[in-house]
Amino acid sequence: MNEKQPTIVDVAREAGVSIATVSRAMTGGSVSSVSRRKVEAAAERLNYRPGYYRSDPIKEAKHFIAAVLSSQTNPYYAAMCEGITAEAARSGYKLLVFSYPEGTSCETVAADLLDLRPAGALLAGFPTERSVNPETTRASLMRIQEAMPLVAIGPPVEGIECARQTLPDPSQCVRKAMAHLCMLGHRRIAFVGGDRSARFSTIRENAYYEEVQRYSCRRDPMYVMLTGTNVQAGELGVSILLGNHAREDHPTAIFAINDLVALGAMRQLHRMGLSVPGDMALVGCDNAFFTQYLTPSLTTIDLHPYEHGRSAVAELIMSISAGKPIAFNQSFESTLIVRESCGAALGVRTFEDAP
Amino acid sequence: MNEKQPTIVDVAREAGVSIATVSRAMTGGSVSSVSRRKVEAAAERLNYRPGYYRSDPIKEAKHFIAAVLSSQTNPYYAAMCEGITAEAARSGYKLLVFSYPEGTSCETVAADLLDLRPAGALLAGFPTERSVNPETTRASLMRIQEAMPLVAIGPPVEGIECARQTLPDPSQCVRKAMAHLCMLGHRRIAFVGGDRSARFSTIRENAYYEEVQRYSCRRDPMYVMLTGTNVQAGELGVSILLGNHAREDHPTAIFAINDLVALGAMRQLHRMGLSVPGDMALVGCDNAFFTQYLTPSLTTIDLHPYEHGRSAVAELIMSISAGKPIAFNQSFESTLIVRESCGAALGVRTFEDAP
DNA sequence: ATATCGGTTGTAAACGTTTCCACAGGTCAA
DNA sequence: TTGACCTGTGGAAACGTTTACAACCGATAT
Repeated sequence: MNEKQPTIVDVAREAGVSIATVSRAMTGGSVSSVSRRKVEAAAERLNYRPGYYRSDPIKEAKHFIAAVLSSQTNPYYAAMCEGITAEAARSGYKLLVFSYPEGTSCETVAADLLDLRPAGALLAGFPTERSVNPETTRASLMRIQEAMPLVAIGPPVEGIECARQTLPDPSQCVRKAMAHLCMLGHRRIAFVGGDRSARFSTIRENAYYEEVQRYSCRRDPMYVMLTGTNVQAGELGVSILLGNHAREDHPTAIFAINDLVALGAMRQLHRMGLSVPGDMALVGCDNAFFTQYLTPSLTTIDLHPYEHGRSAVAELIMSISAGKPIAFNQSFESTLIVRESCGAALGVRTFEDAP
Repeated sequence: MNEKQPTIVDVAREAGVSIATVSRAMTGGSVSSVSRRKVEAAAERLNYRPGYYRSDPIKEAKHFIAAVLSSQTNPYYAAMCEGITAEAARSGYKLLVFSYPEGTSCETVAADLLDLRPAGALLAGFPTERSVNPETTRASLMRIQEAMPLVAIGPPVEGIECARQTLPDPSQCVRKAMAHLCMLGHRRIAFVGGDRSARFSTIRENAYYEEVQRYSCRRDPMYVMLTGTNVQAGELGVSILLGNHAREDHPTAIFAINDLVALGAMRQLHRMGLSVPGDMALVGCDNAFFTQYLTPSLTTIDLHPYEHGRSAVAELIMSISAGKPIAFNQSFESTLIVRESCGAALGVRTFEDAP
């Protein structure tokens, strides 16, 4: 965190030109293409960023912290952002949210953070979640960590360790949902939504397999529909799911990887003439605002993103004032919100049902 | 936009101390309390902010623009934020969103913007929408405008003129909704939601009165329910509305000031045993994502916040490169999204119905 | 041949700020 | 009274950077 950053003088020496030429090259002044190439190469070698003369005490005094969220649309991250904002304001820090379009690379994020040099940075879901090239992602994260206190929210990615990584156990929601459904008597439970490029999705998928095992549920590869994460994904997933099975092999319950998928599933079920929860129990995930207003209202899992955002900021600010990463080790329980979409217990359980 | 900002030297002269003392006073070094007071007084008088030594070309080169949104929760602003992000990315600018808790004053925003000195600033809904003290709000806006190109989105506030103020006509949605409902034969139309402290709300309320006049609708002060802007506001509004009138005086249609209010209204109507659109037509506003999934799906007005955000950024960037405010004068049509919640035409229109 | 010109470069001076250093003045104990 | 030791202060140097200025180089025009 305290190593000397290279200055324009270092770059000039490395490139064999004057500092004026380096400055012009960086700011788009008129330089010959050969000089520009030399400067760029040298800057790249030294990992130089202009603007470091904004020295530390200033950024400290300014009390800016930066947050990068993987999505603004997603209600989960929206709620988290509110928590982040609230806690930052409470503790006197100003919050700057870097807003990027989908699919921005981690290198871009790192470059921008190093340009701005806030007092600390918060990475939520991004960019550990999806990465084109793990190696450059790793390097970028390292560069950020060297320059400022960093707290990442989300499941850790193998080989990419952050100083502080805080996460609600991403499989817990699956376990709670499966426990609830099995308690109600379901043993044919489908998993709808998600995709293999998203880390949280595969974690939940794996948790699903474990729970299927634990409760001796029906093991059927066709019960897993990784169709995506939006409303259409739910519609598509259900139509494939039910199209692929004879009526008597239909699952009796669906766990949807998020509430949008659950919504799509509910619509498609309705379209196909199946009732929820009569013919199919349904559990969503995220406790999105609209779930309480659906008919039937949706049983879902609250991951408490607001509190999680708050706590991540608190952790970050403690790290900033301590000058070193602080282990916070707060655990986040997900809570099951029972509503109408699972109905009553399935059938009557007799001794024959027991293993 | 180009006046000299006061420097530490000015403050030192004004306070009658050395620049070193000023610097120490600002960064929390050891200074006597009397010096500190002198420095603070001088800084206040001159409106001094440290950090201006980050000279103009840097902020230009970095291509940071800042956006301040009045709310992150509101789906309207969320969509606008996406548009802003997209356009900023497209044109190579980095977008920083200042995230504040509800009710932050305009002075705070101005101070932060002047600290960061981005290449340009975008104010959406905030802080022209609600202001505690119009005079300080005005002064703060002026300070921002002196320091950087500024584009404000939202209805202008009397006495507070921005260099560039871009807005979708906030009354147009009311006019389109009323025209649609009247075309369907309704003449007893209620206005539910909003509150007098929000500028956009009173503009729409006034537009409602005008349209009531134009179409010779029933004029009834109890048809106007300024109960707020969330789901509960809709529930409350409808229960008062219907509680206050004999059955034959019930309105036949409701315009809700936004989709959340419409959702609440729909629920309350359902609870009271009235069907939509059978017993009551309903129009919302904002075309929030969930409206298409309601049963019945909600007729609403799309204000095109995404495009509006894009265009505001385009305008801002043109102003930045031109070095002066650019009039863009793009108009934003709201569009009526006809769905199920208004049903078919009300009754059969005979010659007697005509005025 | 010389003059002119556009493009590229380095030197050095700015910029607004922090920080090192030395000094002035005060307090306190011997 | 002296010496030691604080505290607050200003001068000046340093920081990393941009930029005005002058010099240089090669090419083209006369």
